[in-house]
Amino acid sequence: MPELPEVETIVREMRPAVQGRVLREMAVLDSSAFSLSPLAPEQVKGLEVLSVRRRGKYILMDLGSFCIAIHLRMTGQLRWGEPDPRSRVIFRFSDGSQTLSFVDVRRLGKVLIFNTEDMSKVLSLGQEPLECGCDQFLEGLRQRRGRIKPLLMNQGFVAGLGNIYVTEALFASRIKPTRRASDLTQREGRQLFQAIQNCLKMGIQNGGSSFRNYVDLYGNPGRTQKKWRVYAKPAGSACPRCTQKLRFVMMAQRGTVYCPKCQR
DNA sequence: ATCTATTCCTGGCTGC
DNA sequence: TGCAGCCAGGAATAGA
Repeated sequence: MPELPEVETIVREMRPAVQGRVLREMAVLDSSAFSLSPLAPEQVKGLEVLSVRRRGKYILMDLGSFCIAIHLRMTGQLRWGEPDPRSRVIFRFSDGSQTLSFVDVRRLGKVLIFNTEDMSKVLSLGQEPLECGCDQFLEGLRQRRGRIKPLLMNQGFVAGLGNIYVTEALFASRIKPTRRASDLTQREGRQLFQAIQNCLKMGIQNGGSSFRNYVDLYGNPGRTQKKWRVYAKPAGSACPRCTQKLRFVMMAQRGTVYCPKCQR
């Protein structure tokens, strides 16, 4: 399940591979992958990939006045090399180099083309958690009465967090996932902000997390899953901090693990 | 504003 | 060994 660290890993690998190359063709083999795109694939033919960036969980290929955004959702992968027979979208370059393939068994991922000036409207994302200041984050929390976990998963609030890193950050900062955001103390908010940044940086340093099927541009799995402290742990197993039995609840249709003793 | 339910989707797992 | 049924969840959407 690619979240910010997985997407960041892919983006860093994509830069030497595709930056500066000219798109010869973008072949859409599965129209459902492209169903939400404002513009057609013909728009990007012959354009140079000026830069590759990440915004939230989106991979962005900047082409000047146009932009391509790729969202991997649950099982999407980007692969560099020979076109994969399972590819749903294939990017070919004019120098005849290797191709960039979008593969996605569950077909939930999306590719979008839009005018660069429309980006904020098309993506509608909140702050980058590794770039915004702590005070800005605290101010955001203060204004929200909803529960902290769904709020952190809301891409319009902070962009790039998903179930894995939110679960880990709440555990690290000892905050119960059901707490109301506006009820967090200043101190708790700061600890949460620090924990989010630490979890994301650790994820990036370790090449992302491979749980079900995340792999990078070259098919390599990440290593961060070895660092998880509570995510994917079964209910009733021992808390790694206090040995109390971990609890499992559903929140906003997401499995949520926490320690009832040390997360308050 | 905030919440829940539904939809999308299929490999992998469970239980019979 | 086979097969039906369920489950995972990011995000859009609808409705309460």
